[in-house]
Amino acid sequence: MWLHTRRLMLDPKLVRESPELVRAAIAKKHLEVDLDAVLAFDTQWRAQLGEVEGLRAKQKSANNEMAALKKGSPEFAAKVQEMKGLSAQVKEKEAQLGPIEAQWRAGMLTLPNLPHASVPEGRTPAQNVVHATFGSTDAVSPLARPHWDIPGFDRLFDFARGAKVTGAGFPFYVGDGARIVRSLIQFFLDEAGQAGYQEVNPPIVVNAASATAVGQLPDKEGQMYQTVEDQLYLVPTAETPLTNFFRDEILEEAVLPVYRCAYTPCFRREAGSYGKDVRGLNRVHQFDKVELLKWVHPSKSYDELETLRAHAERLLQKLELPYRVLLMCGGDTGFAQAKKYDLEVWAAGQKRWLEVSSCSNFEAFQARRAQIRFRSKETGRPELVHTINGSGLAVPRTLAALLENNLQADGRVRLPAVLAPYFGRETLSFG
RNA sequence: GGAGAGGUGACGGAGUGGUCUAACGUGCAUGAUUGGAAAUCAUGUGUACUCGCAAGGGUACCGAGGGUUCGAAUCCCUCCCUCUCCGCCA
Repeated sequence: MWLHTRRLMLDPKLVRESPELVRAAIAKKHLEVDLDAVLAFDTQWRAQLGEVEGLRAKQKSANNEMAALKKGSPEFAAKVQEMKGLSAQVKEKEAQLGPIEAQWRAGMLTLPNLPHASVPEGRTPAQNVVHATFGSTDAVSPLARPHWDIPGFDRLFDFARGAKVTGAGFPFYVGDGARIVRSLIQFFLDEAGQAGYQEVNPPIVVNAASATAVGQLPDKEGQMYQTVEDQLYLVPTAETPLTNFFRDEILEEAVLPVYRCAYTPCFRREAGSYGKDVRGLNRVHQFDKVELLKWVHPSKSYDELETLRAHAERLLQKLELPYRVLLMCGGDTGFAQAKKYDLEVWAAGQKRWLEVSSCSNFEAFQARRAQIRFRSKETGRPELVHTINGSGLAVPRTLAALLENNLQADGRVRLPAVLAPYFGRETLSFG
């Protein structure tokens, strides 16, 4: 039901009046979309809609005339007969309108968000632009090794028993393993709080309407775990419940910008993943993450994206981890995003970068689908907000980098000073 | 999970088949009155789509979806949510 309602992602007027902009966006994102078909459906739909509404107007005015007639009179009976024909006509036209509208909407949903002018051209991840790099990746310690090869790793991060109890990719975190996870979560939340993000503890299962509003349904249904009886979805990120907080609401302009953060476990089926990407803590089906989210005035959203990214970066700086900032090229900018930065942390043992945060401006794309608006002071009319979100941060990969970059000769891991108040000790031990 | 009562506009609340373009009240906005304010009076007060250069017009929306009917806020069915009581349970 909800899936068939009027929720679109691009402004129909924009598509109609400036199809060249949409065409350019499709090209920049290197997508294959039949825009002309969508435009044709649009024209057809509006013509049909005009007919239906004209007939209904007739029906309505005739109905008002009937109200003045005597119930049992011959005039009344005649009118009823006359109206039957009109009624049948309306039903017929409406029946035709339905499928046309459905096709138009389905087509509209294939149109991606327009990438921002500052998004670089490019098709593949190799064409992403390294926006900035922090810390050194040169000093390769002879001790450095992938975290799963650190002696004692399995005691703190028990994948085997997790597989027995649940399945692959659901590790037990034991002892210092559990403690460091908890420390990181709390560190992230405290930092976000100080940066002005109000903490929220949301539901971690959501209904279909919420999953649809942020675009996870219908496209990514296979990526989410579902409950059997209740048709609910385990959240793949706190973004899902958090963005839906204001769904179908009109906010006062004065409350913008709203900054919120939330810790949740995140559940991802990660269908189709394989190889060393999925070793150890690199990719698991359940992981912990703190998400940062902003609802902002459209005129401010690009500044707000930069400050959100800065908040996320600050965490890596405080953890003393080398990282880089990628500005995603057109081809690697997601369907729904207008601009996206990835933060990647250096994993010295694997000698590779791991994505720990993705900071995106969705402009009005999500807000349109979720109907999150504010009442403009200027016009008095409701306008769509812009939404921005990013991780701050994902725990397992941050943890992997900590383990690989800070492994000492004694087999322990030195922890950055900022974690001391949380962890209680300066080193993490596998013994 | 069981039984009962409900879901109407920013809010309260009427409306049980046709003039509902939803009474009335509160709130809000503008204007009048006032030295200023309160009170009072007047006017206005949603969302979405669509047609139109515009002025303006049309259609839909009374929790959601479907049905009956010439016509549905009103009748029927299904679902969701809230409240009360009972049961069960961290």
